[in-house]
Amino acid sequence: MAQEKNSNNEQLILETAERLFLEKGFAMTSTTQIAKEVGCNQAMVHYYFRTKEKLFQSIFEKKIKNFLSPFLQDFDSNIPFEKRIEQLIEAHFNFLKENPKIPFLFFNELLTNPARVDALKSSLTELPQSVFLKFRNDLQVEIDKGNIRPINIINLLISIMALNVAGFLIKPIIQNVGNISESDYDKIIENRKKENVLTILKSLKP
Amino acid sequence: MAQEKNSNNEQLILETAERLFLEKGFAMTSTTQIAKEVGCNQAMVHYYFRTKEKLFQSIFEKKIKNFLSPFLQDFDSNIPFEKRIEQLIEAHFNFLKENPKIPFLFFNELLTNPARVDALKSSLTELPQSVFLKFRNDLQVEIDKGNIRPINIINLLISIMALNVAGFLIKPIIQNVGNISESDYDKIIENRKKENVLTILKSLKP
Amino acid sequence: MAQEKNSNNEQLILETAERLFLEKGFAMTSTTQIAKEVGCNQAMVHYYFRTKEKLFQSIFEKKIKNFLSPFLQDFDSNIPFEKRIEQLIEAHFNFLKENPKIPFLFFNELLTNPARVDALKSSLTELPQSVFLKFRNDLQVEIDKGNIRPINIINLLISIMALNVAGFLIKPIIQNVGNISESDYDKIIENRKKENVLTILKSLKP
Amino acid sequence: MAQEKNSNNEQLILETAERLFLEKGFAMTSTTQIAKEVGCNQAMVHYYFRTKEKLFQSIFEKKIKNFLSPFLQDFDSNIPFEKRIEQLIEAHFNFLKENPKIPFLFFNELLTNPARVDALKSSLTELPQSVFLKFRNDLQVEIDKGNIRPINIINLLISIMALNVAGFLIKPIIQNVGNISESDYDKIIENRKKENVLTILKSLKP
DNA sequence: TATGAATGAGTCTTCATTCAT
DNA sequence: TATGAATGAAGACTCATTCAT
Repeated sequence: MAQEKNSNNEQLILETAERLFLEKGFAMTSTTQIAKEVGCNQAMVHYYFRTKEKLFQSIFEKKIKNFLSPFLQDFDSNIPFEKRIEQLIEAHFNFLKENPKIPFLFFNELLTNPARVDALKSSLTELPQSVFLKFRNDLQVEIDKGNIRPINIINLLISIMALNVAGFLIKPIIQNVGNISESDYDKIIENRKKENVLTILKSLKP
Repeated sequence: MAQEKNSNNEQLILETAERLFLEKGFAMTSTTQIAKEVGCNQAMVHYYFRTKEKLFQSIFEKKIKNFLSPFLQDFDSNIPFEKRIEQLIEAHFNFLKENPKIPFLFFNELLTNPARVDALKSSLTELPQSVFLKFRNDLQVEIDKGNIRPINIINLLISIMALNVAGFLIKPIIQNVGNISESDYDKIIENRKKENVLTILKSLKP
Repeated sequence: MAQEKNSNNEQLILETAERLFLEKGFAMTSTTQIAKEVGCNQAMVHYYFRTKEKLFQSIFEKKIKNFLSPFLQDFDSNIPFEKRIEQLIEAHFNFLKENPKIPFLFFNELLTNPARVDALKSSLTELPQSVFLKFRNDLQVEIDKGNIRPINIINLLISIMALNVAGFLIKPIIQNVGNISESDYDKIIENRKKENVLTILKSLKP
Repeated sequence: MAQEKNSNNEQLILETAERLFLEKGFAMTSTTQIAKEVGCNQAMVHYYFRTKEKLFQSIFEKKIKNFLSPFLQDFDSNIPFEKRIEQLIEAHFNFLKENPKIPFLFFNELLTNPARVDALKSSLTELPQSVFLKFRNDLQVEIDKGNIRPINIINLLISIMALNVAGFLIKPIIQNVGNISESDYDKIIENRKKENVLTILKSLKP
């Protein structure tokens, strides 16, 4: 009724769509529903974004960039390498804590629409390489010094992501099966963060 | 017209559905398409399984059981604990190599239909506890002996799953971005298996 | 399971179909459901009756004959005419008490499939005319004697049927709206029978 | 192609649906057919009314109200009671003449979907009670004065409805069996109206 | 006599999209 | 900028019926 003749419908649609896509994925979210929750006409959604696909893409790409951002923060070179690894793991973990649904969305979309990988690819290739190269170089130095066992940097990054993401992906299962409250799960998650740091650091020992 | 001698349409539907559900998920697979690929009438699918949901469930539950089976194999008690961990990781990894889409399906369905967690829960609670309890006990013995650092068994199992699953979940990305051939990725995967064993074993050191 | 290898499936199908048709009408009753309630294969229903339509017809025609039977009983000529009217009304009413759903079925089918009237017509024309003619004759005699006001026999018969049927047709409404128990409605119905006799007899007075 | 200028599709759908539901009942009318007769897309029907059920309900409830309206007209208190009964019967009868299919629809739906009674109930309870109470009171006065035999008002109303409705319910049978033309049946119907007035008035005599 | 398998036609419903206004 | 109306395509599902065995 009292329809906020709001200044910015486009933004509202974007936010609502983002929320719904994260909640239920692309296929299970209808433009009808987006419109209903926004409180606008169904045609409005298409007016701003032409197609559902385009709407999704704009959100998806933003989310990819978000997800990758923790890996792009340059570190103070004075900090010991181990400490930097720790900071990296924690930054990534903290991001996931704020955006726990993102990994779901990624894997969901990668399964249902393989073409989505292209979006990911272009995001990756657009990244500034410098940080990555520097990190790779610093890692190699540590390996050469014998402080860290020989390890492929990609494998390392994947392992970090995997260990971090797991705690959030598995949340609905653990929570339901173990009948665990939200606040209790928060503690489990915090513990898991430390555990992941420990696991990675130990695994890097020569 | 050219009425394919049936032999076993039910089985054929089940297999085709399994393949399609794994390829594209529940929502993106239509009974029409299942029927088309089987080469039968769409009504046939409903004849055997009543609803798409029931058809999916029967497949989903089987897949859950498959996925959990590597964790249920009892080990020879004479084998050193570290070796047993190694065998566990490898068994799980090998299973994933044969069924690389399963993790996708799980996370996909967990996102789009939270009620699926119930299926998982009931599968989990139906499991024989003995193997798990024995494993937990043996782990505790090792910790007490000081051979292994204190670690929560659930955290350990999640980490194993996470590291193993990651290599397969991330495959489409790596392969596409790095423009890597199937056989080259096989090598990467094999290497990753060793890497995961190493990572876990090192991380358990006191 | 312990499927009564019963001697007479045909009869069982017929009875089940009759019950279901009376409960829910032709369109709302599926052969699938009939088969399920009988406990036999769906094809069985068609084996005996070829089509759902034929199955229904055989039941429908029987029901028409049942419904008309109270009007075909010859009366002792010594009984005073008024008493005979009373007996007729009561016989018809008692039949309805045993078969309260029949009027529903008739009107239902007459609406949804006008071709059904043909079945009714053939049933009517097959009736022995003698009883009807005798009754009409006796009525005329009474009119001529001045005992009864001039009235068309068809109109009279329709009125009798209408008043009798009404109590049963309206049952679900009255019962629901007035929140009346089954046994209380029985009393209402019994009272209505007397009321109908009274109404008709009074209405015939010159 | 030849896109009929819409003007008012919603209204057209409503009218067409009303006609078809009255002709063939709920179950036998498909939204496809409604659309076809309207000359619009099938989705259009759902656009305005969401579901077939909702479309039907809106029509059904209107029809119930129509059907009850003759009983809600207040009468001039100066008119003798007998005359008022006569007017009531005739008003009801005339309504049925304009809407002869309505009773069919009611009994059809009451049979095939018992939940419909609820719609009726709510319509009945929403009625203004004053007219009914006044009528009941006036009836009692006449009974007390000895002008009318003791009779339950509900029974009286049911009898009026029954006698009136009967002429229309039985029309297809009489017309077909007796091979009677439309105009001839009109005469029969007119005669029946008088007959019903006579029947009721006589039956009320003390 | 009995039935499992099979199917074409049809059901209601939802959806993304377009277009005139 | 905004929207009500319209639609083609597709969705899951049900049903009466047939046929080989």
